Amino acid sequence: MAKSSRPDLAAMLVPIGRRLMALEQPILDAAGLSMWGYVVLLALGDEPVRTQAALAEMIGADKTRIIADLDELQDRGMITRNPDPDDRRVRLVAITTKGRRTRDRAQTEIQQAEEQLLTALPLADRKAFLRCSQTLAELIRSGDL
Amino acid sequence: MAKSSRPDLAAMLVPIGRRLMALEQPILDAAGLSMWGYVVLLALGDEPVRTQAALAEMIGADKTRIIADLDELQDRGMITRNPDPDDRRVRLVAITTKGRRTRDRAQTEIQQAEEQLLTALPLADRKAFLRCSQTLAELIRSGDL
DNA sequence: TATTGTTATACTCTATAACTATA
DNA sequence: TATAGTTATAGAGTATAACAATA
Repeated sequence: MAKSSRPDLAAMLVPIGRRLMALEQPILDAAGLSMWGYVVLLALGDEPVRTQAALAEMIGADKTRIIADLDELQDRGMITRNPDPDDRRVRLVAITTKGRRTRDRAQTEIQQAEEQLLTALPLADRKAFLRCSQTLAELIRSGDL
Repeated sequence: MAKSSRPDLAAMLVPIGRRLMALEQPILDAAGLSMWGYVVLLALGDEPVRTQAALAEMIGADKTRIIADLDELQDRGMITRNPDPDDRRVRLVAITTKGRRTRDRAQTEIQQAEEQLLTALPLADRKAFLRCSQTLAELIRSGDL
């Protein structure tokens, strides 16, 4: 059995993912956001989400796992969490103007840093790489891969 | 501040990495290898490694973290760990024929499964994606990114 | 009784610090 | 005393199960 001509894909992508997270960390620190808090703000988009469980599922997390982050986001005025009048068990989670501003500013910085890192790749490849990443990520999120 | 035109790179690559690890797991289970055990066998290549600390560093791990895996690999006859006669503090870690066979067989299966997954991408993009992944992973491992 | 959100418990993984044996 | 390997302790992150409020 011959030795492979390339490393395993996971052995390449996992370290790249770790490096990218490390790159995000100081930006999020400066913005006063935890990694999961940032993910929550991204998932909220601009529309309120009905039920925290649904929000958790959107980001591939357990409903119990995001509660501390929701508490912190709320404390910092990044989100609101109001009981739904129609069913007082559920909370309507919505991003605030401050939350949106903080999130978008952080994301701009993060993507600038990412682009900087991607200059290590030839331009044509870079575009293909982003396209492929997006395709695979979407297929995986939808459960098709 | 406008909404970004693409998801963050980390938000795409980390889930892809997770999916690829999940894809490896049953193959490694069948081979009787832990994830780190497999990584160790890959790092060993075909040459013995002098000192476990060096081996750990090759895979970005702490020397204390791989000991349980080395124990298990040795128990299963995948590696040998002999004291260096010239300095009896250090261990010469070498892969056995069985270890090499097990590793290569697992890697073949893993890469087949990966290629299967990559068929979701157009052929030209797929090649660019692998090329980019390899470039970035190498730059990161060497500390240049 | 079922469901949403919450809290509490246990388990895994990792990092740090002590320990041993050689040098 | 310094270094390679090992073991022990503690911390972070996560998953599971139990709980309170509402339906």
